[in-house]
Amino acid sequence: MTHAPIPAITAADKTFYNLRTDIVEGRITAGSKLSEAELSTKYGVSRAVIREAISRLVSCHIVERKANIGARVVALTPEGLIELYQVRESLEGMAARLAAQNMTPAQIDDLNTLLEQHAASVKDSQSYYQEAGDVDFHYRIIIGSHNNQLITLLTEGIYHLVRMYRVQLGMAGPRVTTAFAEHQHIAQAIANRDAELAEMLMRRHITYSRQNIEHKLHSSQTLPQA
Amino acid sequence: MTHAPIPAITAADKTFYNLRTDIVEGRITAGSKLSEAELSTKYGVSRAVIREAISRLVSCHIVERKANIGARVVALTPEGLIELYQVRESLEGMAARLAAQNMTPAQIDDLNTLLEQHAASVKDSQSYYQEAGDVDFHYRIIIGSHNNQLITLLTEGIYHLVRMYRVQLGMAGPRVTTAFAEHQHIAQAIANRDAELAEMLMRRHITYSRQNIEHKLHSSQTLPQA
DNA sequence: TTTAATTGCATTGTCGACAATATAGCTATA
DNA sequence: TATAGCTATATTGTCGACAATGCAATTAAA
Repeated sequence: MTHAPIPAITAADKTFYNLRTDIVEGRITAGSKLSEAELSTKYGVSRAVIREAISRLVSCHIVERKANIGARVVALTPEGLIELYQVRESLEGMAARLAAQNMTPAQIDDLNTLLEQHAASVKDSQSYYQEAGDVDFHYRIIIGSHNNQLITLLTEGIYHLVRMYRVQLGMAGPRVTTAFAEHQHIAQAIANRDAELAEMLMRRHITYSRQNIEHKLHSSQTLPQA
Repeated sequence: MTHAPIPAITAADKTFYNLRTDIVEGRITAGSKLSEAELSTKYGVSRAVIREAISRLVSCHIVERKANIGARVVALTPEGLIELYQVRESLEGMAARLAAQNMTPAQIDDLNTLLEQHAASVKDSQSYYQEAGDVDFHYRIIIGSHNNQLITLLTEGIYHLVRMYRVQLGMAGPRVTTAFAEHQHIAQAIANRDAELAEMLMRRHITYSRQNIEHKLHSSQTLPQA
């Protein structure tokens, strides 16, 4: 279910993680103000700890802060989600290319094993695959790129942002089985060490997701409060 | 010379900028430890301010921090620089593509004006173009992408890192005139609204830079201290 | 009535002190 | 002598209080 180890040591660490999940999962709504005093009592820690946590959220682009005014959760515009997907297309395309070059045979085996599990679950129950499965697949390819800059950027930056947008804009949508086929083709290209093709397929895969989202946005025109 | 406005308001802001430039310009050497008390007296501010500044540097990937141990400037491995250039290739390629689609006519005119100035300075004095000119060119294209995620990622994240690596690994190298020709071709593609070509040319442009750097790294094998 | 200034309050920014943790040096024991 | 445990010290993490700034309500003047 969860992918990365959880090295939460200091109080600021825990508060950061708690705050982030509370925001990403939607318990703290987009655009709302983050009062330091309020959060301080809510999480039972000092204001300094809250300030540190907020600072980190700012650097994740989850929160915006203005000097002497305060911090707010970012406003969720549909355009912002599109922009995020464009960045994903670029970075994950590169990740797929590098993965084709650098993944170890063991990593490739693991990726295929994962896909077999997904195939089974798609046949049976369908719905579970959705979120976690998709994320797992992408994570492995990102890790497989063996490029630490890329890994950090995606796993502790962009991915949480994307998740927040999708949750709060109500984009839990299906597109399951077709996406699964695309996953298979990408894995195939990586196994064949075909970097060019892997990149192209990954980019196309994410472009499809983006178009899927754009379609949903246009059909249900319900903008959240500014 | 400088590109972005300087919205330094609070003391932590200024300290952050000061610390960053001191690191990027090499006055604080890579791998060295950042003692909070020491920096506190050096910059004449409280430890809390220093901690805030360091936190921001951590989120820029310029500094690494371990809980209860301390913060160090990142170690500069040649591999790290290569990784950075791979990310640049990906993101700036996308930026060029989006710029071809989204740049306003005025922005395109400005870009061409800039190139004419560069042409003149290359003919005359040569050497000036080097750093600032190159950065200016790339900045305008990034801004021209009109993708805020991309803009933020590059201008306040990756670029400072690249600069730090180049300064401290002694990569101030030439490659001036050929790079200028590549700039012209990229600008041409953008003016023609040829997104595909613009992306490809930009990626190739950065790939050349990376190969140039790899070449230098292999010829002069002087690794900094671990 | 409307607008401008002032005053008071709430929130953020900064500071110094205390608590918790890690590193180095010393001591004792095998 | 070497190693394990302990102690002392230095560094980081956390806290509460004070200073500075922004915002809103109230008041005064046109």
